[in-house]
Amino acid sequence: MAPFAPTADPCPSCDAPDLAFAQHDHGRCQSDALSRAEGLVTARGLRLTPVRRRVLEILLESHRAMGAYDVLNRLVAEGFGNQPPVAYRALDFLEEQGLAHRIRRLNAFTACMHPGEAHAPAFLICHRCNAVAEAPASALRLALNAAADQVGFTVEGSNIEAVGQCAACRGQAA
Amino acid sequence: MAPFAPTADPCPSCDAPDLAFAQHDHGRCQSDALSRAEGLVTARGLRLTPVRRRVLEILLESHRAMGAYDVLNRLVAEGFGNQPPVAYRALDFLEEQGLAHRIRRLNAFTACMHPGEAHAPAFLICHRCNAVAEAPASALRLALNAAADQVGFTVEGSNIEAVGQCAACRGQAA
DNA sequence: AGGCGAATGTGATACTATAACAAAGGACCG
DNA sequence: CGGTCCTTTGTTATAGTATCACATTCGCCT
Repeated sequence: MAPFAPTADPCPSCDAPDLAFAQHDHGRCQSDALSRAEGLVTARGLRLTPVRRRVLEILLESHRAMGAYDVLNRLVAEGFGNQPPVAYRALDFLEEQGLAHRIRRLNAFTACMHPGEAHAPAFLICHRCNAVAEAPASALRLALNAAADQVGFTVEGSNIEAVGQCAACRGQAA
Repeated sequence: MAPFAPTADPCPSCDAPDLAFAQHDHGRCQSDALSRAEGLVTARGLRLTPVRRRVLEILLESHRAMGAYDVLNRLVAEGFGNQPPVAYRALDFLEEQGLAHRIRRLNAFTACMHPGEAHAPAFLICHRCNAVAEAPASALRLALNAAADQVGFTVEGSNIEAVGQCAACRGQAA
């Protein structure tokens, strides 16, 4: 996995990891992520082509995870190719570049909320509002690596996902 | 999620969490898990029917994860029903009863190596030998719950999976 | 024996993902 | 400018994973 060079831009999600679950200026959230993404991609000598950019925009519309076929339907409606590989390729690219994450529990994808920072977050998935937040996971990674070390296992990649209820939804339920 | 009543039997995997990656008396490993499973299921007033039992046995043959259709093929060969629901129902039952785990990263299932103990382990998946081990994850759970608590999120279920190389395979590679 | 709920068998279908190849677009170099 | 090469996209086809719905059977209880 290629390390991501840190950027100078502030990352709103870092100060508020619960952003996904709370009211916030989503327009800014969205455009921030998009401009950060463009910077990163070009800095790496790659291209944020129309399909790729559009897919990222679609994912950025909400803090939820979308299935590849949901994304594909959107693309079709906008005149892009209408076969699965079109969506999967863009999604795979975004994931490789750390601009999107795959949520295995949902067979779905979500935009990365702080691209450019080396991270492999834990995901918190609210099963009521379907929002997905990235929780800071450095302590988790340490614990995981420690557990793996104990048995001589070398971790190369991992996914940590939790389902439950966010604060807002729990409030409503009560 | 129903809590699992602890049993009096010793659990070899607890003393050796790296069992899956090491040489061991697999016959004992297997029969242990099976008898523990039977005890648990009947204690709960449920039935370990032929299909369910056979599926568990199949999963127990190795410390690897099997796809539902791999399991199904085995069942077909032994005269059970040959449609997906046959396998999925048994697998779902085993998972609900804590006798098997779903490895989301692999879209596959693996037998639980210490059924009866309340646990939601972290999985270590070796991409060379395909073995899957359950790592003790209490520290991990704590870290995950702490991270979730910080944003007011209540964790109801989670999956923690790591891919990498086990000690034996890393030795061979060198 | 009859009734009842759980479990299984079966056909059909939905959903997720990838392989393979053709065609188009861009960058580079002469 | 034209040619070459590599990347990206379009498209057909197919593989792999999972669930629905309904009929039937099984185990248990009375």
